[in-house]
This record gives sequence, structure tokens and C-alpha cells, in this order.
Amino acid sequence: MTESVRKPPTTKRGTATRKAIIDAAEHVFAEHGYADASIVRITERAGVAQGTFYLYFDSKLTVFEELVEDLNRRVRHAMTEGSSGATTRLEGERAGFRAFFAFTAEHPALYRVVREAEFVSPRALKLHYTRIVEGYVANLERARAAGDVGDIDPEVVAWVLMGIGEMVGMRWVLWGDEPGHAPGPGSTATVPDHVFEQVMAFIERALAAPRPDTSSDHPSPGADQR
Amino acid sequence: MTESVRKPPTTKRGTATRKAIIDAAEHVFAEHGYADASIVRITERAGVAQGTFYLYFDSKLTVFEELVEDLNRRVRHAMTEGSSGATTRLEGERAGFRAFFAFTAEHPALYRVVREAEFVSPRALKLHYTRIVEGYVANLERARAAGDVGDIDPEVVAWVLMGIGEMVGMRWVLWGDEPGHAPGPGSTATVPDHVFEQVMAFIERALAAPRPDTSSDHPSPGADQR
Amino acid sequence: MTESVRKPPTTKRGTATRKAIIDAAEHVFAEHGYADASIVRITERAGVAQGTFYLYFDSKLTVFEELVEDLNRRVRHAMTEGSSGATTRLEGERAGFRAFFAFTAEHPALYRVVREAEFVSPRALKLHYTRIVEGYVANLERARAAGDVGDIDPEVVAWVLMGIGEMVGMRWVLWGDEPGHAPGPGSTATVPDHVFEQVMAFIERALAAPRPDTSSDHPSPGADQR
Amino acid sequence: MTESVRKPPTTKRGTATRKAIIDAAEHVFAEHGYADASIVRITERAGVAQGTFYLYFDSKLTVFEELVEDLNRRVRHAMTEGSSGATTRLEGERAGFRAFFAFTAEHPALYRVVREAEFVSPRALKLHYTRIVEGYVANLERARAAGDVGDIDPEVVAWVLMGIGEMVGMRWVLWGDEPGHAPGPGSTATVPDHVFEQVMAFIERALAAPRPDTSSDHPSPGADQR
DNA sequence: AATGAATGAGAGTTCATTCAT
DNA sequence: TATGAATGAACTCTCATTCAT
Repeated sequence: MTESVRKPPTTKRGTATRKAIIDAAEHVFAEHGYADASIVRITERAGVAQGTFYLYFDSKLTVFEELVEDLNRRVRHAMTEGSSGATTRLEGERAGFRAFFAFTAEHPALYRVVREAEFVSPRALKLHYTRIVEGYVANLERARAAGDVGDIDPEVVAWVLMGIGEMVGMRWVLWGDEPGHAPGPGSTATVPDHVFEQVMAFIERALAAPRPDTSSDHPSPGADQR
Repeated sequence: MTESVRKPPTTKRGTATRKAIIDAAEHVFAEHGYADASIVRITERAGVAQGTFYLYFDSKLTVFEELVEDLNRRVRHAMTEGSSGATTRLEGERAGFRAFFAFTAEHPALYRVVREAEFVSPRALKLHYTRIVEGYVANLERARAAGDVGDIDPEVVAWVLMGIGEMVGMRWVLWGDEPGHAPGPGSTATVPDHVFEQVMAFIERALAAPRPDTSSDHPSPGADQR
Repeated sequence: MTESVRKPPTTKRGTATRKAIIDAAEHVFAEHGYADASIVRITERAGVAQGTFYLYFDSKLTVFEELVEDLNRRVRHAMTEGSSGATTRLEGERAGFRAFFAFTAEHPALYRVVREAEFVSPRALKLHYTRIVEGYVANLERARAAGDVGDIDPEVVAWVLMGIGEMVGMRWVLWGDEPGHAPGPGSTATVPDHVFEQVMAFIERALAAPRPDTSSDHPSPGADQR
Repeated sequence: MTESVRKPPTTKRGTATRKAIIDAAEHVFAEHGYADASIVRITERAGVAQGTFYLYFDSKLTVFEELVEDLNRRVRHAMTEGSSGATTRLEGERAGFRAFFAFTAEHPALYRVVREAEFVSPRALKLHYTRIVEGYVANLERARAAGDVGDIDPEVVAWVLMGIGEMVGMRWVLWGDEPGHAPGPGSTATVPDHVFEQVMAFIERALAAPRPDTSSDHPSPGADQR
């Protein structure tokens, strides 16, 4: 296991070059997938020579992993940013999902790159999902403590939410309205309103705290809605 | 629209060889992913010469697509089979998910192959998901007509269920209990009970028909909305 | 040098099969050239299985050589046949060339196969040319003895005639009138009249016996040097 | 109409490598023919790695076509160069043919490569012949205008000359004196004198302007129509 | 006599990576 | 810091030939 060494630039010019390469890589990976994303393509798009690539990255895999991390950081940022202004849990949830879909629309790379990561870099893949899930878990635990949601296992529910977001994103953001043909590369269409509402309603019903009156006058002992 | 040039085998031996290759392909794709699943690896595992491969398949892509179709057929079969004995919708749903997870455990290829299909064969990928979703949709429409579930959009919910199944399957079947290291190739562990229960409960709450008494002042006791 | 063994058929059916293969080979070689003329293509066109081929021929090279021999026999036959009715040398020459061009038009294989033979089977190539040349030589020697042509070296002139026939055939029979695009496979167009006349006139001038009166002081009246 | 993707070399080293490959290709094609001239053989002879080949050429076919063009340029250059010092048409013609045979002796590739081009690249083949023919045509038209040759069709005669040169070159330059066995690869023997004289005499008789006095009663003594 | 499945060497080509400049 | 020429292992695929049936 050769240690992957970071190769930080030391000059302004270097920093710019490095960024150019990462940016190029995002597009190339998104468009061709890992296997078909050749270094030539990346460097050509970045406007540098092939050799230059290895001044900043150890290998193709290295950029890939760094890119996954980068995108991961950015989605999570977008999600918290999006829901930061929310005053209720429900509002926050909606804003978070909206931000997620918007990010997916703007950065299809996230999606495609992550799905391929299964074989390319399981480590990166797991990190990616785990980190997002951790965010959900934190929110869910807080909500549960506040009695905002029912008695759920935050860990499990977090993964469930992750799955919903991913599949709906793939279906409606990446594929577009017509499942037959994918939207062009520049498309930034997001999930249609009614789909979004259906999804959120689904989630809300699933999370909703049991109505306090359920056990009020006619307590059904042992009734556990789980 | 290019038709396959290869003719189907006409002898017993040929049929056996073809099957051996497809079987080998399933394992190799599952283990290495499409890009790294070389023809050499596949034929070596199948115990035939490299050239033999091309007697039955036009290209690596062809086997891939055929394999996806094959696995798709088999999961769907497993799922309907599994839920065939169920008497209530709830029971059927549980059995269907169980079958899905069990299949995933036994055929990790399904999972891995499909996730990589994004770039390899978008067509195959879409077919796969769409077909499974169609099954869900049919069930949901029937349930809604019977008043078994609330007023949901079956199409959207179907994709949501698909997403849940896929993510939970990945997390607990493929990764195993410890997210750090994947279970060995031969592992057939399935989703832990408590996770399964949590997931099913989540889904049930989300699908449940709204309780009729909600807006009335005379709650009908014993009304079980599930 | 493994001896190429003939594999003659012993039954009627066998004879038919063998012929079918040779015929198919002529077309396939003519259309694709030696290198791209696969055994599969030949046997498919002949309507037999691959293995059957080796019942009648030792190898791809064997059919090729036999085909060259066959075609050679046939052009020569066509040429002598054509000029058999001629009463003068000039007439015979014209008829011979006409027959040659006609054969080329009907059997482009001759042409193409021979040109490729340079590398495939030098032996066959040389045999082919040499045999045709021998015919020319015989005619020229006879003509010289009869005083019908000047004092030429029959051997050299024979090769020259061969070259003329081949190049003109290629240019006007195989390429057609427009050098830009070759005529379709079925085309049997031959050399245009005026080209034919030019070529024959060229040859006649070159062969003509020097007029006896030129250097003598007693012109022999009626001497026609052509 | 697909443009070559390879960029021309920008450094001295690159230029040298490219040349080394073309040179190697010339020899390998000449020795083995197109079909058997593998990239391995070419690169091995050039002393570079296989991959290097593709830095400069898109494919085997590309080098082939470039080589044909290159050789074509060079024969034509050699021919005009050779006949440049000539003072009479006859002298020029002889010099041109001599140059052609000499070139053939030194570059057997020209010959072999062109004959195989029929299937490999008809376009290149036609270009090659057409360009040489154009040179002949120009000369013949000039000669005819000057009354140096009879009333011939320059186009037809040009192809005829082409055919003579090619066949004689093949017979006496490439095959050597003994038709049984080709001369070694390094052989630079050219057409034997007496053959050359016979060929030129043949051509001269065919081209000679008809003697003006032919129909007069006062033969101009010493006029030799050859 | 005929089949057609099987072979395996070898083809052309790509590409991550190295290195001299 | 940047270049771009060079590498060579690995890939997919073809095909003349063999052989059991």
C-alpha cells in the first residue's frame, strides 16, 4: 500500500494549474466515466501537457479520490447552507433535499463519479456516503430528542433517505422527464414540483411523530406503529 | 440497430459452453467491474479459450447487456415468487423486500453491474430500473384501488421504494455489518432483522391510508389503517 | 517445404462441393483480396461448413494457387480461342487482346488475385505471367520467321505486350471510364473502342517489319510491312 | 474525410523518430507486403516501442498511404531529374526510363507496395499511377506539338508506357536475370542493356512520326524510322 | 462426406506513467 | 514549473486450422 502523497503547489501559477486540472477532471469524469477518462483528455481540457499532471497528482486514482472528496464537501455544504435559514424541521428537510437536487443538476459528476466509485475506490465511496449519512443522523437525533419525529433508528432512516435522494435524483434530474433520453450535458433541470411534493410527503408521513391523541382516550396498549 | 452476428449454438456442447461463459462473466463483472473484467479473465474462469468467447458474443458489451437482462429477469422472478404466498399487502411487501435482499446477497453482481452500467450501457441500466419499477407501480395501483394505501402517485413512490431497496442493500448486504470492510465474495449475509424492521416500518407509515377518523369527531375504534 | 497434397473428391457430391468452394473463393478473393478473404467467408458463400473446406484443400494458400492456375488456364484458353479464327497476324493480335480484356471484365479476380500474388505466392505469380508470355513468344517467333514483324527479341517484346495489356486492362476495364470510381462488381464494360484502336496502332507500329525498300535501291513492290 | 488526429512533431527528436518509422515501414512493406507488415516488425526495425508508432500515425493504413505518396514523389523527382539534361526527346525518354528502373532497383518497395495497394488503398493506388501518367502526358503533348511524335492520343499512350515500365521493371529488376528466384533484398541490379535497348526501340518505333516522304517518290536516304 | 465447436497465436491499438530537456 | 516524446503492458478481437461427432 504505497502512501498517496499530496503534491501541493508552491507558487501562484502552480495553484492555478492544479485547479485547472481538477476542474477538467470533474468534467471529463462526468462525461466519460472513470475508465474512459484518459489523462490525455483531462490535460488537454486543462490546457497543460501530460507530464504536468504528475506534478500535482500521483495517479489517475488520486485525482479521482480528491475529486470525490471535493464534491462531497461541496454537496454537504450546499445542503447545510440550503437548510440553514429554515425554522422548522420540515422546512429544513425540504430545503436540504432541494439543495441536493440542485447540486446534482449542476454537478452530474457527483452522481456519475460516485456510482462508478464502487470499483474504482470503495474507500472513497464509503466515505462519501457515510459523511452525508452522518449529517442526516445528527439532524434526526436532534429531531427525535425534540419529539419532532417518531421513535425511529436514525442510522437506518438516514440511509433510507440517502437512497431516496439518490434514486429520485437519478430518475428526474439526470434522466430528465422522458426516461428515454438523457438531458444534454448543460441541462440543469431539477425535480418537477409534483414529484418533489410526493417525495417529501412520503418522507413526512414516514417520519411523523405518532399523533399524541392516538393513545389518548382509547389507549391501545402496546401499539407500536413500527 | 446492429443485429448480433453470432448464431445460437445448435449442439448440447455449445449450449453448455455459452452458459459457462455467462456464469463466469457474472462472477468476473461482480468482482472486478466492467472495465477490469477482461475477456481473458472471463474465459479463463469459464475454462475455454479466448476465441471461444467470440463464438457466442459479439463483444464484451454484449455479454454485459445480456447479463443485466438475465439478472433483472431473475430478481423480478425472485421478488414475485417471494411475495406470491402473501395474503395481505403488508405481508407481500415484506416478502418482496426480503427476496430482493436475499437475491442481492447471493448475486452481488446485480448490484455492482447495474451501478456501473451508467456509463457502460445506459440503455441496459434504464431497462433494469424501469422494469422493476413497473412491478412496484402495478402493486401500488392495485393497493390504492383497494384503499390499502393512501392517495399516492404510484410512479413516484415506486422509484422511492427502488431507491430505498438499493441503498439499504448496498449498506447492509454488500458492505456487511462493519462498514469498514466488505464481506468476502462468498458471503450471503442479508440485512439484519432490526434494520429490516425499521425499513419496513418506515415504508408502512409512509404508505398507510390516512385514518378515516382523523377529521371526524367520532373515531372509529379498532380502525387499523394498515 | 511441406508438399501440397491434392485432395481429389471421390464421389459426385464431393466434386460438386469442391467446385462450389473454388467458385466461392474466386469471388471472395476478387472482392476482398487474399488477406481479407477469410475461410469463413468462402465457406459461407459456398454453403458448406468450415471444416468441409479442409476436406478439399490443404490451406488457404492452396486454393489461392489452384485458383490462379485455373484462371490462368482460362485466360489463355480464351485468348487462343479468340484469335483462332484470324487469318492474318494483325487480326490474331487484335482478337487476342480483345479476348484478354473481355476476360478481365468478366473475371476481375484474375487481375486482383494476380496483383496480390506478389507476396502471397511468388511462384504462382511467376507461373502465371510466364505462361502467358510463352504464348506471346511463340506467336512472335512464328511471325518473325515469316517476316511479319521486324527483328525484335520475342522474349522482351512479349513482356512488353503483357505490360501493356495489364495496365490498359486495369485502367479501362477495372476502373471504368471515370478513374474516380470503380465500376460495380457486376460490370462487364470493356475497353472503349478508340482506346483499343490507339493501343493496337501503337503496338503495330512498334512491331512492323522495317520496310525493305528503305535501304535498298530496288524497292520490292507490294511489300506491306505490316 | 476524417482528419488525422496526430500532431506533427515539434522537436528534433520527434522528427527523427517519425522518419525512422517511415523508413522502417518502407523496408518492411517491401519485404513482407502490407498484410504481413505488422506494427511490431516496423517498430522493431525502427528501434522504438510499439506505442511510439501511434504518436505519429493514426494507423497502419496511414503510414502506408503516406509511404506511397512519398515514393511517388520521389520516383517522379528521379525521372524528371534524370531526363533534365537531355537535349532531344529520344534522349529524354531513355533517361526517364533509366531513372525509373534505377529507382525501382533501389526502392523495391515502390513496386511491391503499389501492386498491393489495389485492395489496401485504391485511392492511393490511383493517385500514384495518375500522377506519373500526367507527367508522360505532358511530355507527349509537347512532343506532338513539336512534330516529334506521330498523331497519338497522349493519354492512352501514357498508360501504355506506364504498363511497359512496370512489367519490364518487375521482370528484370525485381526478378533478376533468372526468373526462378528473386534477387536478394539488397540487390540493385537494373535492366540488362540489351533488354533496355529492345524496349526503347519498341517504344521509339511506336511513337515515331510518320515519315513525310513515305508517300513521295523520292525517299530521303538515311532516314531511319526507328 | 460433412459438421461446427474449439483453439490460440497474433493482430492493431490505447493509455497510465516516466523522464530527458 | 512545464513540456511532450517515449514506453510497454494490457486490452479487445480475428481467423486459419483441428478435431470429436
